Amino acid sequence: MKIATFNINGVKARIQALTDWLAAAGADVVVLQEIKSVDEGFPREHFEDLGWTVETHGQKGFNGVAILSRLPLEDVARGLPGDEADEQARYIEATVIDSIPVRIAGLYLPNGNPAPGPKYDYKLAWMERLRLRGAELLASEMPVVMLGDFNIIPEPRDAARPQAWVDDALFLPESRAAFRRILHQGWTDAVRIRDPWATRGPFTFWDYQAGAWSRDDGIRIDHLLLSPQAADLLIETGIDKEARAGEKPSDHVPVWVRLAA
DNA sequence: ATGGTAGGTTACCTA
Repeated sequence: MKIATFNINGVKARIQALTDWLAAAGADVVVLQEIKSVDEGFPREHFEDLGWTVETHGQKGFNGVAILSRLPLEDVARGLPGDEADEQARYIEATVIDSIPVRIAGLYLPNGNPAPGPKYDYKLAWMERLRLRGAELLASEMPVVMLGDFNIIPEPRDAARPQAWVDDALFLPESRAAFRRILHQGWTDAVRIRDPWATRGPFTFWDYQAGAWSRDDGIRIDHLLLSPQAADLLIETGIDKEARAGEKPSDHVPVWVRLAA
């Protein structure tokens, strides 16, 4: 089972780029972030006609997440538990039915800038809710993949120019500590273990501004965290970097794992 | 130190 995450930065603006990548990538399950669409506005039929099951959790203008799957989905849940007043659409879960069922948690973690401030407080509170949900998912002892745009640069080597991020909510010590608190529950950072001694990169995001792509001024903020039962099934990990060089690209590229499930 | 780009929305906001 090949499982991918892709922050597409607007599903309607990216419909061709996304369709082309889906045809080439051979993924079974794709979680999307920043669909920037309400559920009724998502081009559901376009993807259903191509053979995908579509589950969305959208909102007007910003944010919004979705799951596209070639395999059956069960027990779809929308929204991160822990705050009934939170109206931002950033989280969706489903169980993918294959030889071994896999629980998928797709997320778009708050950016948090500017920090300090209310947006940063929201980011940290959201991460604490994610930690609590993460503990429940691990307790299920299912294979679980928690994946998406975490808006976290875990370490200096995850940025081409770490010094440019020292005051940014993606890289502040408190943000990175909150990420480690989740990771150290027992998750495996699938991309990092592929090349544990790398001193620079790999990256998953290059800003549109200031020629970041042409200068390879990237950061790694899109992550796939595997529960122990999922890590035991891990075959392969990849970053589809060439997507950043295509027509009308997202500023993020797809990141994926292949599991023996 | 600044400004650079992109998408969605409705005159700015988010990233």
